[in-house]
Amino acid sequence: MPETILIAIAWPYANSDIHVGNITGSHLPGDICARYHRLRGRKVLMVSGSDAHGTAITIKADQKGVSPMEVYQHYHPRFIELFTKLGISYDLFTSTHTANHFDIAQKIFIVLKENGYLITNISKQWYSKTQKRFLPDRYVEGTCYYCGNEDARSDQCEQCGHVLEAEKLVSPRSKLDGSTPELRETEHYYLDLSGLEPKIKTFLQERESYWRPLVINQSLGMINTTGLKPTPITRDLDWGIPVPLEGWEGKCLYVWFEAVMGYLSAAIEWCDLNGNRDAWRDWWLNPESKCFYYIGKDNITFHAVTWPAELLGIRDGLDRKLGSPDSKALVLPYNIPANEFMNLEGRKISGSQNWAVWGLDALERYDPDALRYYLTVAMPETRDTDWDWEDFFQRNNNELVATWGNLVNRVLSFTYKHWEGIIPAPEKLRESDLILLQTIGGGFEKVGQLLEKVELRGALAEAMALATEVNKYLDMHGPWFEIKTDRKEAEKTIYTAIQAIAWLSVMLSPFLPFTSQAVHEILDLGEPLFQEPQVEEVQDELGSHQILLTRRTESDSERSDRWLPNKLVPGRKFKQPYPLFKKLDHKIVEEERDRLGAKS
RNA sequence: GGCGAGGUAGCUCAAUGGUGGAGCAGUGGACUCAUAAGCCAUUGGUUCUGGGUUCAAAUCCCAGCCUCGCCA
Repeated sequence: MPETILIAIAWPYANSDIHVGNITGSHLPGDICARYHRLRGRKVLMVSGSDAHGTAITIKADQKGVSPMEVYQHYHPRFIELFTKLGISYDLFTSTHTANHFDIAQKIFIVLKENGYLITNISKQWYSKTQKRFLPDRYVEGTCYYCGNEDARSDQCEQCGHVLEAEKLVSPRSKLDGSTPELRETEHYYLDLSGLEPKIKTFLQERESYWRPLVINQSLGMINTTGLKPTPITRDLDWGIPVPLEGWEGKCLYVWFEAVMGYLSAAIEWCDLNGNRDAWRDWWLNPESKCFYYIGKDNITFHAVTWPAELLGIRDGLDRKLGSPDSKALVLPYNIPANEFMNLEGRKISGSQNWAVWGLDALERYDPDALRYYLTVAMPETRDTDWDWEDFFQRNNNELVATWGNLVNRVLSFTYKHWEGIIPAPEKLRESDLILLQTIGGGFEKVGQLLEKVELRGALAEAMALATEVNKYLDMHGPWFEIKTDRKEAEKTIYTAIQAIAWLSVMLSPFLPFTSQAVHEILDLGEPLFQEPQVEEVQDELGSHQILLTRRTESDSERSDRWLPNKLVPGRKFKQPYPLFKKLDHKIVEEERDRLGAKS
């Protein structure tokens, strides 16, 4: 039985397009790891989806004068388009607005209630008589009771920075129509997981040795100081998942509570779509299964403390509700390699000020692997990083094009010219050839170890350093001299170099899937490296929604370990080579900088 | 205000008590298969600041400054 790996990626809010910070923060690192583990022949399931609910969406809808559904339906397909073009290889990218997700989230709510983790509480909230509904905090403005600022939000005053208690706000007014709201009592469910604190502490301590310092220390700090406090999980909203209880009409599950369950519901949906619903248990109920969560640092304690506590609180309840006779408990996170933030040209990325590099827009002008390369070398693994167009330009031209792209092109072009595109069959290889092959072949081990630890920058740097080794080797032998004096010597050099390139293209394929596949095809190495997802439209009681789906057959899931230095067969003809990457003109730096902050 | 992470060469980052390194940029050189790419050599540092411990501190301790996140 191959190792099972769940790659869970934070669900993006469907109220804005995705920018480079979102990509490098979670989608790209998740994809790189998923591709690596697939090459190892492991059973990988990579899931995420659009977070369609919550006030982030309703506010956008009110601004635009459209329904929340329309907001979600605008952004969701754009996410899917971006992932397709950028090669983010989801097994399933779905949404929280599906019948399946509603069902799972409601079942989990009931399970937590049955297991004794839910309590109810009555509080006062602002109610709009004109709109006949409760107003979320972000919909109410008024005068700050600390500093007198007349335009304070009801939850926080921007001017003095104080956090405000909404009901104490002076002269409140509705952001929707300016009318004066009144305080009304309302009852809500709260999740109380405080009893699970000791178990969470143990869970964290067991993982202390290999988690990123930021993640483990912040989580331990949180459990040791604040702890797990009762938190509301329902709201007076009509856009979302209804509370599945009689007498609770008009109330929905709080978005933070239900969206995270997408990691579960999406796994179940994928298995359904592949015709084996019970298969989700392989990833979620098998104690050997490893669950990786790719998130940004703003989400750490939620994923490392609250979510594991929920999973513990659910126990075997979900499996039981889904009809399993021998129900099992859910698997806790194996690793949560949270990334820090990516800034842009020295400033925080801000969508509203258009201080952003948008994924879809950047793909209009740059190749996906060029973007993926820069987003990996500048990935905020240990501290905040900066997207800098000059740096992007330099890295693309001096590293990606010069070191790797040029290596492939110089060797294959030379071979094409002198051997008519047939990989030469060398006589006995020399000591130096064997040493190079040993060095490059050893990269599978070295790069692989770094990928296992989710040190992606380091892994890519290691692979690139190996490409430099091949360049050095070529200069040492100079096949362009050898061919003039002793063709057989040149054949040894060229065979060795092509072998090294074939291996490097596999090693680089998690990072650069498009160009690695191109090398794979030029060398005519057979089956594609990866199966890429397709866009599909599916129907349920809530309507139709687009998904990004990879359907896997039995043979796909039984592919062997390909993260190995497999021997290249000489004497085979390959295709006409071409440059893998585009060298950029320096003028793009100014052009791109001029775009920043501009009104679209 | 509390918790946590980070601050090292122009840039991106290594270095967990033992002579501060690498890649890129810069500079010089020989070469020409290749996208004027590659290769060789080389300049460059008050390790945020101030104290302390130690034979020895980027590293350990104390205080402060700056950036970021979470919570209040």
